[in-house]
Amino acid sequence: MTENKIALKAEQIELLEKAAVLFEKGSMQPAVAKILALLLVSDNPELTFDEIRETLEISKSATSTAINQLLSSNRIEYKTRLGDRKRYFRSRIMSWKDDMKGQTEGLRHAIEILQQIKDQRPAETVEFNANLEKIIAFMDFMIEEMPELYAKFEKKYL
Amino acid sequence: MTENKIALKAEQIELLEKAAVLFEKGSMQPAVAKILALLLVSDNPELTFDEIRETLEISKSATSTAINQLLSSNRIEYKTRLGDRKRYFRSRIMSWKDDMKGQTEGLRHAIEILQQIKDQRPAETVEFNANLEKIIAFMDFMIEEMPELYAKFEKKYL
DNA sequence: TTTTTAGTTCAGTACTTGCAGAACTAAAAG
DNA sequence: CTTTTAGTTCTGCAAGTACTGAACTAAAAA
Repeated sequence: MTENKIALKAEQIELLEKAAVLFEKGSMQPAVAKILALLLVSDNPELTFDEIRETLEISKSATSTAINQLLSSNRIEYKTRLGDRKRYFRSRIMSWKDDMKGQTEGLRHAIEILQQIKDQRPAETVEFNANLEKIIAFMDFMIEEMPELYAKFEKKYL
Repeated sequence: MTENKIALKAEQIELLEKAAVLFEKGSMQPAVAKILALLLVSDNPELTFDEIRETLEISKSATSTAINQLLSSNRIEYKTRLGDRKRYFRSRIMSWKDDMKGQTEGLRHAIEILQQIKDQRPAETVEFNANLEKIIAFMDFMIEEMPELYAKFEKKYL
């Protein structure tokens, strides 16, 4: 029963795998990464549950869990069609800009912890404390500058 | 034999654990993350092999492997003292600025893959292709702007 | 020359993770 | 009201990871 399997050229398969490895480095699990990659490389960017399942040769449960993870992390979305019970999933590529902004959120958390560490350090370790303070300042600076950078891009791109 | 165990206040232990979890998210293994965190929170920023081992209650082998990983990834360094065979390890905190620059390297690789994906896509999926092109442009823009940002920080901080 | 110090390396284990398979559900179609 | 569709959820296994413990090494000390 391979009736829903999507045909992929060798080049597409290679790119799928490369992209999936990249996503895995960003701490996605393999099946999740492959689904996201498939939705990028397939000619049709809107695929159904079974098309994904059969093309990637993964189980229903793995497909279901992975799709729901991707939905709740806002990396994919789906369309429905009247008189058709299937969902058509597609990548929310533009969410990657939000992801990068999300990294800023993570950075903010790191700064907080570093600040707390700095606050409890003995004053005697002068050089160490100064270095710590400097990287905190650096991270702070990056966060401050980001909104301006985003704005500059939007202006340039339109 | 706890003669080398470093005394840590409750607050330091809490911060150690928080920082370690943070490092683990950056895909370090637990023991590695804890060593790096310990070198941040301990009053004395220069600790020996056995001080690390006994304070964190990990085995010699885990300590050895972790320390060597941290050394070869340039996140810690060590000093020696004349007439003393021990090494005194300390965090190379400033290496984190390099780490952030290293992220740029990773971004560059991501762009390359996305570009290849874009190049092989059928022209018909107009909106999808346009979105893909836009995030590639966005990432390109970020990379271009980074050196300027670094320079701006150095100027501001001195 | 033997013992101690400061580690390193290897074999085995325990924990974790990611997935398959099977049983289930809820709505629609026949 | 039975069957099919389009999934979901649970249990259990297989592979991978991170660690321990034990045996080892090389230099210095006794």
